[in-house]
Amino acid sequence: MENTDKRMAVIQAAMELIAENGFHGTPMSGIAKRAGVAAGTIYHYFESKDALIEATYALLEEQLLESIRQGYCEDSSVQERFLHIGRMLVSSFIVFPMKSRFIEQFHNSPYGVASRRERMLGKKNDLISSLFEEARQQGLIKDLPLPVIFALAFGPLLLICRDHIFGLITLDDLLIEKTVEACWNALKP
Amino acid sequence: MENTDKRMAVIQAAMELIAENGFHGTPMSGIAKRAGVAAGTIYHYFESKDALIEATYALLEEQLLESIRQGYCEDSSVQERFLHIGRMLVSSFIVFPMKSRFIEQFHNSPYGVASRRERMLGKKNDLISSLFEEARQQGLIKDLPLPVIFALAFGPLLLICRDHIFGLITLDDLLIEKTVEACWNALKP
Amino acid sequence: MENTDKRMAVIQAAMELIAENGFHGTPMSGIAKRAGVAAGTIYHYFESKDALIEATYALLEEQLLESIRQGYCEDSSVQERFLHIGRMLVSSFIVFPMKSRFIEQFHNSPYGVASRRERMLGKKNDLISSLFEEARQQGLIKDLPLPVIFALAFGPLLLICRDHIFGLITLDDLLIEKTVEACWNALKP
Amino acid sequence: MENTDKRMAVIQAAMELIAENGFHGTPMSGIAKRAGVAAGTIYHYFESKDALIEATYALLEEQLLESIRQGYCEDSSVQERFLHIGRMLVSSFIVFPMKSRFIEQFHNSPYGVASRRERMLGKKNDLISSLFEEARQQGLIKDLPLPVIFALAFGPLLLICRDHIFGLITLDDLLIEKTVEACWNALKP
DNA sequence: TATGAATGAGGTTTCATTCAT
DNA sequence: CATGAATGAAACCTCATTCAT
Repeated sequence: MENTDKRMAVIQAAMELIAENGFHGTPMSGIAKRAGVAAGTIYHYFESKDALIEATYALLEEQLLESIRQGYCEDSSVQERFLHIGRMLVSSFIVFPMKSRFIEQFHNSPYGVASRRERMLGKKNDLISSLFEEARQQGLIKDLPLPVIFALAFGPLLLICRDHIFGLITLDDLLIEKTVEACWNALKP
Repeated sequence: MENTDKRMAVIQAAMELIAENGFHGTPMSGIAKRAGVAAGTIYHYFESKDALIEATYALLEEQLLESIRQGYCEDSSVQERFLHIGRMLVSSFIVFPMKSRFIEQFHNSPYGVASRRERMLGKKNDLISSLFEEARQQGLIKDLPLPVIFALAFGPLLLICRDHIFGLITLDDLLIEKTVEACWNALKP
Repeated sequence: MENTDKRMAVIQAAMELIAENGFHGTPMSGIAKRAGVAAGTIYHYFESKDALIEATYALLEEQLLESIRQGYCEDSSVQERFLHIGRMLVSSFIVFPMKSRFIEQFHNSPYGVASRRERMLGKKNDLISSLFEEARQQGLIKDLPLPVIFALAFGPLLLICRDHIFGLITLDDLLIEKTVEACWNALKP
Repeated sequence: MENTDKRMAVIQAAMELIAENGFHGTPMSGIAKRAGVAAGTIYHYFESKDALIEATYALLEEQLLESIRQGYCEDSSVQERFLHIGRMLVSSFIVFPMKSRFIEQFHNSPYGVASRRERMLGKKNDLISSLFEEARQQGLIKDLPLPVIFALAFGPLLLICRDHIFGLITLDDLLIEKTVEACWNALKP
């Protein structure tokens, strides 16, 4: 349907341009041009530039979680499930560098603060939080606050993705596997 | 001398405002006002806004490294030296949240890319790179590319500092110690 | 019939919104929403925003004159007929403040100029002009140009209506009567 | 001094253009061009378009009151002082039609409401209010609320000025005198 | 007849930078 | 060295109007 097409074209254009040039370096007029719509059209779908950015982030986050859910096997061991999540996270990021760049910029901006706060304090009973909860109860990981667990688990992964995208290193499956395993070692009691 | 005073006032103002409002949300006029100088004066010390930002980052990085060098004992064990670096990094960041916010924003912006590239590929034979080099040669840490080592070592620390500053967790000495140790565990072969 | 219903809904919406927010502050989309029609629908009934405004004014003017004609008795004395007109004018305005606000805004805008010119220079042989003509011939009022007569007769009434609507005074029947009489005194030779 | 020159040029340009085209029909860019300054310059002197309009009105009002004070003789009779005010009001308006048009548009806009309310309810112990107070105490004019007195006194004068400016009538000294006297008659008990 | 998504010119405002003083 | 008024390009956003359905 036309409706969704234009909306998606705008989000796609916003993601690409912001990933490359930052929020500040990306005028609405540029987004419109890249999306192939008139400038005013964006404002039928999004109330403001901020709202567009917010919506773009929400979509990317959803896609990311979706790709993590793919192949996620509830019956596997806790460790195996963690390794799966780590692998998928990294591979998603490096397959679509744009998404990764956008998400990182979002998190380090006024926009991202509220989003992050909501998740961490939040009830958001999602896949990952549940896994860590289960792991902690079984004594498989350290007993530390959830944000610290998240930091140990994913902090390194975000950085290596960034370095890969910027050409500082070249990630392959083996290197990814080693790094994710190292993160698991950081979590172990 | 006057000269340096004004220059420092401008840098200080830039750091504070950008930490709070981002690059985009910080006009030169605002920096001038907070620094107590005229708008034009900034251009005597810095060629452009970009140059001011780079200079501000360079200063903060230097201060950060300086605080890490404080109490760094070449005679300690490799592990102990790493723990020192990690502790100092975290405490520096949470003592001056402004600095931390500025640095993070810098790294996640067009500005930061070149800087990071230079460091990683670079000849920059600094304290930290040397330590890791030594550790690897002694077989104390995994044999992985330097950027991956950096990521495992400091990625989690950056994230917990951010969470602390945003009030998602409250770091105390014990929690910092545990987290830094966990990072070391990630590095061990 | 549907036709007229929608048309009237649009005019009503336009009147209300413009009365409150002015011509400039009232987008067509807002009129459409308040009227419960689609934006494009307005253009089936009115060629443009200007045309809608003119039509709205024309309707209100007609309603105003109609309410003046109500109870107007050709057999009464000239003075009594003038008092009737004044009373009805004021009470119409304060009963429907929206109408009054719209009309005043119309008169003080590029739209209103042409309308007013037409009336004053015009042959418009209407009720009020006729009354003044008759009064002048009988020597009951000053021999002044018609616009001056209109100004003396109605200028004060417009202002007190505005003040009443804005809450600066509270008009009651007695006060209205006194004011209309005062206007008549201004007209007397 | 330059400062005041540019500021005044902007106000002058704003007044002329708004008088002709209305608030809505007068873009800031047009004001800048007419004033011979850059678009951004206006914002050094006025915080916004609204602030500029407000400042323009304030200046015109002050000029109007000043011209009324000219030749105002405290020792004259109450009636003579009223006639003076009326004459000066009309002649000021028709000498500078732009000012008159601006002021009228201002009064009939959201801007004007607050201004008018302040004056009427207000403590504003100005020349004119004082005169009416004195007149009432001496029993020279009707005992009516101040806004009604103002309406009777000046309502007709505003209208004849508008008609003159639009070419519906041609005011001369005699006609002005007669009209002002008629207003006085409206006020007499 | 009715819809409302789409258009794009044009509005207000911001801000990095310059330059006469 | 220092000032801050001035610049003007460019940003975000609005809205009267059109047109395919």
